[in-house]
Amino acid sequence: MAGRKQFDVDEALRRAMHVFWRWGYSEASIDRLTEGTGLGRSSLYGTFGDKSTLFQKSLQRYAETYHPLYDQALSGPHPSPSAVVAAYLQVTLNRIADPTVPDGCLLTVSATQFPALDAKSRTMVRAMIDRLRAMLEQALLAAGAGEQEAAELALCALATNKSLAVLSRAGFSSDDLATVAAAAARVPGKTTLTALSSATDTQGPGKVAG
Amino acid sequence: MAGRKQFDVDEALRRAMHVFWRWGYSEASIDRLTEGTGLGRSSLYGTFGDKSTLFQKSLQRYAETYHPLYDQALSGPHPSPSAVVAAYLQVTLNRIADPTVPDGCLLTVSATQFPALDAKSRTMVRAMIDRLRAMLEQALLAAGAGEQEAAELALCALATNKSLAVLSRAGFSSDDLATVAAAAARVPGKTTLTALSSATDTQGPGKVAG
DNA sequence: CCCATCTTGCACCGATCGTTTCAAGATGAG
DNA sequence: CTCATCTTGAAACGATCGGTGCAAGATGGG
Repeated sequence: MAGRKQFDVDEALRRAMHVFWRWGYSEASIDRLTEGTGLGRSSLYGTFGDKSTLFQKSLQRYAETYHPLYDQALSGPHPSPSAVVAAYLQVTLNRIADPTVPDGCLLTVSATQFPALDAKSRTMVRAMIDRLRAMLEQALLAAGAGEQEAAELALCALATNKSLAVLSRAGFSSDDLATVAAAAARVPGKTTLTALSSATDTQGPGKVAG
Repeated sequence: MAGRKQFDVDEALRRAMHVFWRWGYSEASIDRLTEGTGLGRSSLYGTFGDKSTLFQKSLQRYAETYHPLYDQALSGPHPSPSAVVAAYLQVTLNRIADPTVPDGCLLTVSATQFPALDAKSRTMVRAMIDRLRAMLEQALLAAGAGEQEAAELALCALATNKSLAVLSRAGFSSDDLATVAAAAARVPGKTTLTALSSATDTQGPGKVAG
């Protein structure tokens, strides 16, 4: 039996995160979590606390796993705001294309289940979404977008991210998802004529940060 | 007590639909459904069958309620494909702004919970989404879009619809939602130079079919 | 070794899940 | 009226829910 832990805590948390990701908070029963992690109930509760706490740690783990990928994609010098959006959405497409993780996006699934979440979990989900929005806005400003344009494009890129997650959950093809992402990266922004000059079209959609 | 039904079947179904809409299938317990409809358990089961059947009837009721609104918004002669997208998304914004219905969209909430649904319910949800997509594509063709452009814009408008539902569930402001919708209606489509000539920009975003 | 400490499997808790049963009461046709 | 039919509230079903208690076994410091 035991004395010292018989499992890898980090790997167990990763698997628990996948269970919440696939099933959503409500349908992620303790039985499914024990089966998905390979842990017994005692080990689960002893290591991570109750279900709500485990969910919050899964959210945190999700952020630690994927926010750096977004950060990296957004950090590089980008020739245009559109390139920032394209790089951001490419990270999303790559994650969705990863066969080792569930469909969609843990944040999106959790957001649609807001009424089922406790206050702290809701706050965390919303804060993580807002943080992505802020990261996007800053990267867009760095790419030369105006203040208003950056705010709007950040919001729209975030929205497209959410739509990709929903369509993925509904079983839409990766071709359809790529089409949506490419179109979103083609939006010129409110400053209709200034940013549309050259940089936007020299780079085809997709093939960015892959 | 009884002998003949003590309630309005249509109104009860409408309220049950709202319970599924707000809570999602998993969290829409029988107790919440009885409380939301005002019916007793016996009346619920006797009138609508089990939970899964009631959910499917709620989906059907949702389609009967909102698809005509989309149909009407899409039917009128539109000056451009962008106008079609704008009209479509305006219906979505209006529904989200309606304080008498839950946040988001029953189809979107259900789509994110696909793993929790039985096969028939999944098929229904997917079919309803596909039908909206087809309606959009046809309206876009009627508005003068090319085949490829119509397919792409229909998909993107559908995606924007889903994103509005998610952001609404997450508590984003109606201003933010309107911004997303307006930007989506501004997408020129793949035929970069042909459709961009005059009709698209003569009409400001928003203020369509409201 | 001895023993406090930790981990684990298993059984079990009360609560809630979806569903069924049933008796009581209301109805309408004969 | 009589009586078959229907509706309703309430109780109860087995299953599963999230969570806990506990004894058995493993560990490492003294």
